[in-house]
Amino acid sequence: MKDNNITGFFEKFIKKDSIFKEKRVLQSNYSPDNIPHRENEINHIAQIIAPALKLDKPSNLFVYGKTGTGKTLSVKYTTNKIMEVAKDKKIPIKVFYINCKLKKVADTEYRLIAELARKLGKSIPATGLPTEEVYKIFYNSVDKEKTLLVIILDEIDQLIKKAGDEILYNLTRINEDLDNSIITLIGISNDLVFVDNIDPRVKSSLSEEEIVFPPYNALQIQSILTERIKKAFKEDIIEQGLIEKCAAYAAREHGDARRALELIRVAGEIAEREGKQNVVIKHLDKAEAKIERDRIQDIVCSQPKQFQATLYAILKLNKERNDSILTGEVYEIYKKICSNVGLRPLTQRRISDVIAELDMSGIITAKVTSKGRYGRTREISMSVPSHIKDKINKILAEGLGLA
DNA sequence: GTCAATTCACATGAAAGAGACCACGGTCTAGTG
DNA sequence: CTAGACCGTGGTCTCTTTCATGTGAATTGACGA
Repeated sequence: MKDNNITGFFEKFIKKDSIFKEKRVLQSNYSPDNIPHRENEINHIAQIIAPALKLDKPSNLFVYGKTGTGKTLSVKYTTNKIMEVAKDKKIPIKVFYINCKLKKVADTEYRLIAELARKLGKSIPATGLPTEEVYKIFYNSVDKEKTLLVIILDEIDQLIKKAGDEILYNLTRINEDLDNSIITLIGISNDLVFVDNIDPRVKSSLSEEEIVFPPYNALQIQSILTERIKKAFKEDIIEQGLIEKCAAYAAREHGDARRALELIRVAGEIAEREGKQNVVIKHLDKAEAKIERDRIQDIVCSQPKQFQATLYAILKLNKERNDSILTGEVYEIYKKICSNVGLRPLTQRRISDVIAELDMSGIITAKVTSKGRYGRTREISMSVPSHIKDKINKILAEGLGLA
């Protein structure tokens, strides 16, 4: 009986008309055939890496811009095109794309080099070898390849922040030792100021050329949305004015096109689940709330126990009082929670860092302020609406075994 | 009233340790011819 | 004789602790008007 119900549901599901034509188009890893409003940047990139086709070393390139401004897309697009030409003319060019933000892939020197070597077909263990050794393996295999290698390092700021700028120095220097191959680096970064903090030597060799991607304005986002929506949804699904609202929302968030696309995709999914045949503003609002909720829930669930305990302490204090919370207070409560749960309490030093990290993930807001005679501390507050707070509270209580 | 010194309550840095993982090479053991 | 099991060594990585140093403004107290 029950089974029949489910089967029936699935069958109906298949028959039911989807409002999507091709949902893939709205997903963040989709790369469209043309990239509107980025012609200048793409041309610029093309000019810079074009010498590769004559096997001259292209200048190292540095690309900046906020998230969702099409940096990665443009770089990938241009390098793909150049690869097509290269393949046609049998020019030995290789392009490696590495996202430095992905944990466990390329967030340390060792892992980055190991990943590069792996892409050259070498098998490198995840750990256990001296970094020096991995360098040698990488270096030898590049030299044997007799190729022009373009390495794209996406979110390079994350790598530098975690592993220092020595890597870049070494990578740029490797070139001088290679006899048969050439390496060119393309760095992509969200962080506009991070270059100021790296070693000047590295800076000058790495950013021989720089391109800045300005944020999209609302009109540009609108046209991007319109184009993708045309491909993704069937006709007459999207309500009048929805695109405008979505674009306005994304423009407010520093012109993040990725966000706008996600918003409209989720709105579509919600509408579909409700069995509606068109997407209206109401769905957009729901989508916005859902994205935020999912994001926070993800963050909270994936935190280690110690972070959860700290967050729980903050939440507890936040519930009791309305004014801002101080580090010392959090630490006291945190210690109590630890003894309740049977967790070994960490030092205040560590908790200070934990709080800073929670701030980074956006779930709390912590600002360092000086209270004059009464010291210097972080003022902490929750940066989420209260109905989500309750939810977090529940998740944490469960996760910590306090429920 | 003004101004520099003081002081608080942490923030922030640096270094180093602990424990988990892992590869490599050498040694031991048991099975095979 | 050889394949496989089993150490010990040396390496990375992450999370912490320990020790040291830094910091911004309310408060204090001396000083001069």
